[in-house]
Amino acid sequence: MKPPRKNAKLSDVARLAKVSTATVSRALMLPHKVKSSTLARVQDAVRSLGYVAHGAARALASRRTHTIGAVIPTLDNAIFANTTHALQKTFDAAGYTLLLACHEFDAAVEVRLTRALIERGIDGLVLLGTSHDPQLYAMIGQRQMPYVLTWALDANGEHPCVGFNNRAAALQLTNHLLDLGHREFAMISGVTANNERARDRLHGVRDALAARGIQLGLERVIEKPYSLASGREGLRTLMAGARPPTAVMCGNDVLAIGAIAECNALGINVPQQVSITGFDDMEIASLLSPGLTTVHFPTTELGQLAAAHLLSRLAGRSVARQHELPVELKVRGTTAPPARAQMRRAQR
Amino acid sequence: MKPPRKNAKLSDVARLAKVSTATVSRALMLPHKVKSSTLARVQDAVRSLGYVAHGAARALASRRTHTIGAVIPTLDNAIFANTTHALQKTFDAAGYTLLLACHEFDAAVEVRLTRALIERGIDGLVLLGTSHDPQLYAMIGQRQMPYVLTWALDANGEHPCVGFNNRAAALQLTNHLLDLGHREFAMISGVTANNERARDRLHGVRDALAARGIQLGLERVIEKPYSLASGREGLRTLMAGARPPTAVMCGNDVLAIGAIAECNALGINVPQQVSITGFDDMEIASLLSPGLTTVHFPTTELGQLAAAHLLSRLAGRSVARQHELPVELKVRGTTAPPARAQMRRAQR
DNA sequence: CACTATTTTGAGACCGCTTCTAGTTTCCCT
DNA sequence: AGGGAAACTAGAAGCGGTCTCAAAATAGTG
Repeated sequence: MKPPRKNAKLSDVARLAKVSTATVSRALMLPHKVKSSTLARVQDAVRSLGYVAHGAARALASRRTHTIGAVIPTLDNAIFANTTHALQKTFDAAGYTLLLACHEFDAAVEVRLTRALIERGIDGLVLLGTSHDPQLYAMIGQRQMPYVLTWALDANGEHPCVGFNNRAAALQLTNHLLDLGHREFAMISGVTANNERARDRLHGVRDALAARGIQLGLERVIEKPYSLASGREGLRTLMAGARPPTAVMCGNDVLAIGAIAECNALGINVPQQVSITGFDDMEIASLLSPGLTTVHFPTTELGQLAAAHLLSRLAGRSVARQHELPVELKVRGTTAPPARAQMRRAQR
Repeated sequence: MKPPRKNAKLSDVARLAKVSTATVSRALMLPHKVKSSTLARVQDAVRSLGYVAHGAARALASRRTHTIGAVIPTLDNAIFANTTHALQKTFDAAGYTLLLACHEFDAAVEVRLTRALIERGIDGLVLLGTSHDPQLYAMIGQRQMPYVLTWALDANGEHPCVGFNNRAAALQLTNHLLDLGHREFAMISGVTANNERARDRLHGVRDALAARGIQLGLERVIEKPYSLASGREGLRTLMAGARPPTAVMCGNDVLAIGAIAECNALGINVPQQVSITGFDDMEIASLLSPGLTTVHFPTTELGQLAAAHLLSRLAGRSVARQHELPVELKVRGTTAPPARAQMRRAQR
């Protein structure tokens, strides 16, 4: 009960249990390979000394850390929280600890953090998105670090990934608005630099419109970081123009909620005067009134699958290189046919 | 350029730079203690081999991991995300990596994760709240692991902590409602088991009411996990009673937003028919219309201060045992004087 | 019971880096 | 040029485990 002066180590346990260090190690790692009476003696010793293995020493000797690193943009967005939580849970169940690092959408920081994780010793790496610094790819390539990209799908099929087709999601959403009769579009996009998710969504919208002969002019696209405040500002700017859009598509739900809040503040009726859409389908999206029309991404499954993918590779099993998860359009109250006055104007 | 068969190690760098391993180590750790020409040779070698230090070996030899562990309940709640982000940022600036683990409000899991972190090798530990399993305290006590509790303040002053006075916050909020004329209260509380924040908030409300001679009956308190869905259910249950309350206080903003959504769904006007309050002041609280009356907690400062506290202790500096951060009542649109009909009923 | 097959255990060589000790240079004065 | 201080560097001993390999103990068999 009295705390020993120094933390107990393996050799202390061995001495107390009157066995060799090799046996203690075995008792801890492969209990079934040790005679049960010996096992019991070792376990008693462990308990009475309050022994906790020294991870660094273990990692050094076994060249395995049972640790997975995940580098994500931010914790702010509840959407990533879902995925991260699923990752953590799945890895934990398999005896792996998840190490998390956030780079806040800064590519240089991302490289630094990834390096720190590798240095720290990880058995595998989960990255978010496909756009990464070449240095980063070089680093993991050289060390043959098992990794998996998430959320997006690599166009060239070079990298293993589990993700969504963001472009297709944008297409669906845009077609929904087109079918409602909208012709005057605008978009509040997330920052597209180093972010193919934001880029794919923007391009998806643009392509869907182009397919119906509508140009999405530059003055109709605002690029801002994902935040409620950005959504508000973006909407204000867009609606202040000479020919305000009848549909404002936002790069994610956070931007959309900000935009809706600004509409309320400005006395603009949603969806009567303007339709608003998001991406992600955060839990709150369905609770707003009117509910937010958006696209649902199965983020929890994403986390589970990404973790399972990496675990398979670590176990030496082979796995499908690419895994696409389905997205689902969620039509709710923030989209409606455009008001007639604007329809007429649009038809001129 | 060609990737070497095996990861380069310190001795490879030493050989290439024609110096001893000791010198390379020194060049990496204390660059100013090495002649600049030697330093340059070493750096060239490091670069050309793509050398990355082996963290486990380094940790084993130096008995320092430069890693801090943080055990938090969940990532779901954006409020913790703020704090966590601030922690990460502050530690990162000081050269420490933050390891995160979430226990989802499960005390047993919390012990396991903490153990895993210690085993992994951490130099310090950040815990959330003051209620923890005695085993956990024993574990960190025995290893003399530097730690700091956050969000709440330890009543006995035994543990170092940086946090808020949740009870005082609840008092302020309740008095605000009392001053508006409310007499019929109800509360949708978070789960109070192992969570002194939830408990302090509930007790604060109860005490403030008791001070004005009002009892908060058991049928007027609903305890549920923090989630939008819980907020909705809670509100529905409360309003279905024979004598519905005129003020519903929620354990946090998430519950409150759920409650408001349910009011909308039920056609109950907020704040005319019922006043709603939250805790935390999430960013979205001020964007709702009406805006949510709540209490603001400076969560980013909390993270910075908690990190600074631990860093000071690690540097051997002494620090104040307890640090209380101020909270601030935010009166917005979801609270108003009770409707007259209900006033009369309450006065009977 | 002798002898082989099978467990179970112990000795000790690493794992890759830090750091202490002691030796070697270099530099600067007088 | 000689002498001593200052600046560097090399060698080697751990840090606390894992794991191979061979010896010891136990079980099985005719």
